Amino acid sequence: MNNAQIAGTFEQLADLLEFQGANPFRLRAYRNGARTIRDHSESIESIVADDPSRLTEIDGIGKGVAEKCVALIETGEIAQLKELLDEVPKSVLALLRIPGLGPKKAAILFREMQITTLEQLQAACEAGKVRELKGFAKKTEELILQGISIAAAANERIFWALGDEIATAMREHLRPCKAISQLELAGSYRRGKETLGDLDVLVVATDPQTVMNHFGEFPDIEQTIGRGETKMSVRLSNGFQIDLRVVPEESFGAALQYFTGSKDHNVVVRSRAKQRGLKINEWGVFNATTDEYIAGATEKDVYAALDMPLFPPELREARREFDLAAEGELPRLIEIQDVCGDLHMHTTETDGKATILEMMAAARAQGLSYIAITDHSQRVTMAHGLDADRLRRQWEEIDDLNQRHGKAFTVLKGIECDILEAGGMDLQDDVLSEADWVVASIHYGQKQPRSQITERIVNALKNPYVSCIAHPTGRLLNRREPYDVDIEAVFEAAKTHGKMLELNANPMRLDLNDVLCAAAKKYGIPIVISSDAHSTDGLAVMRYGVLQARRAGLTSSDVANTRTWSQLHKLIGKPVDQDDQVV
DNA sequence: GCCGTTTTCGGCCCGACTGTTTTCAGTCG
Repeated sequence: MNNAQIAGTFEQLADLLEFQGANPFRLRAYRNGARTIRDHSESIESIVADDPSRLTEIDGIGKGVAEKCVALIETGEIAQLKELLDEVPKSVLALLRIPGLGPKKAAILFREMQITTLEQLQAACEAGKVRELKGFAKKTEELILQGISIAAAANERIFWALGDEIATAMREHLRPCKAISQLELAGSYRRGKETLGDLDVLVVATDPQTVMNHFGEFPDIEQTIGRGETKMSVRLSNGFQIDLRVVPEESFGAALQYFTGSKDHNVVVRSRAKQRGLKINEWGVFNATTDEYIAGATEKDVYAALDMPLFPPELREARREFDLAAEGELPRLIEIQDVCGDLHMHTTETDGKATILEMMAAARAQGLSYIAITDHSQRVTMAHGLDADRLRRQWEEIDDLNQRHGKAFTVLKGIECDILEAGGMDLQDDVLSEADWVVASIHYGQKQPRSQITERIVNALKNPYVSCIAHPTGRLLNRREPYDVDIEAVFEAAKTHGKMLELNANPMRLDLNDVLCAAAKKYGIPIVISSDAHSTDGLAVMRYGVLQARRAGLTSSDVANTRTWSQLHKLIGKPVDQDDQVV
């Protein structure tokens, strides 16, 4: 059972308990535990197998959650959860996904009317029965009916890249509004989370109503969810929600800090404030007893008032940022300008849309100094993958190109070589040995059992000519789960054989993810951020990869392709010392 | 249920907005 599945079980436990009106702090403990487990790089199952007492050493996991982890792994279930499911059918959890319907109201519907499914709820609303319940009325009934279609539309979180398009359009839309003096997009968008559930727009203005009127004219708004003195929420036709907050200048930093989150990060920040006799909210930092305003105009001021550094938004997840700050080791995160090469891309020779020359020109225009052409190998028949002959002919073309263009820019002879279903590489070693750069990847047999997939990847890492594993877990956001792979075994093998791991920058992949990149960094494994571009435009996705790398706390020295090719080349095949930082 | 540079018991972040109410509970972020 992997960490995500264990975390999911605890989340379900918390949801059901919330439905029953359990102590909210107990719920938070379970939810914190779930998040901690999901973010933990070492597998909980292997910790339990090794020494269960190590579980409570993890911050946020106490005796209760640890015992339930052990029971879950050893017996496949948690007794308490089983009992709960006997009392409350799992389907009621769907009711909680309706906007505006929380655990209290859902519990009343279940208790008073035995409603357990969305269909039953819809029928009851349409029959006008729900409005008869205490605490409900006509408006609530209408809201529920509206909400059911939203919940049923299964509006999943959108890719950061799409959120960025909406954010940019919103910025443009608000630009002519004279009442606005400052504007920032906060929330998970600012933290660079791989998917977004909504967008938070924060502005400074003296006349909030004018701003709200202008905001309300953004195209594609289907519904205004709410509008008050300082806050307005709308829903777009695709179901995506945008929240607007208007604050005065002296509160901008406090509001930005607050609405950037994450929620868990803010819980810690506020408890720190409390310990210092301060109170912090979206309006500023105040003396808790006198209410005297202390700070709030900038985020830096807000954190400084709490003796904390300005955390990069990408790190604000209540993971390790507070410990790192306390030790004065908050990393200086990688930036897009640090990247000087791109080591994974395709051309018209297989499934790409541009020639080598076109890719080269586009990469140069982006300020890169080298690229690797890594078309697919023969096994990927759909993409017309390369056999040894075609590959060698492509490499001759690259040699010619490099000779003609001198030393200012280098095109590397590469290949994305498939790791075959039965194990082994798709091209012979004598071919691979002639390459400058070999990325190995899995495209077939993704559903194989854990041991088999792991063995395939580990063996690829042992191959002396392989440089890097591409998209190491195979996940596609919102579409495909990662392969069942023992990632720690992959890390061990990469470390031992001096190989690198890719952070595929495609916004649908972002693989390795932030948590695994951070874990790879601990092992000292260099990360390669690659576009996996199939067109000249595709090269631009690099920035999404950099954003994910920042969330992992990576610095430019943790990322291999911030080096020149000649520096990077020397790193390949050099085993990493456990305590050795990559330089 | 978790946790401790005040604490092993007693706390646990805080405010905006809505709807159903006559002063506030529920929901959300």
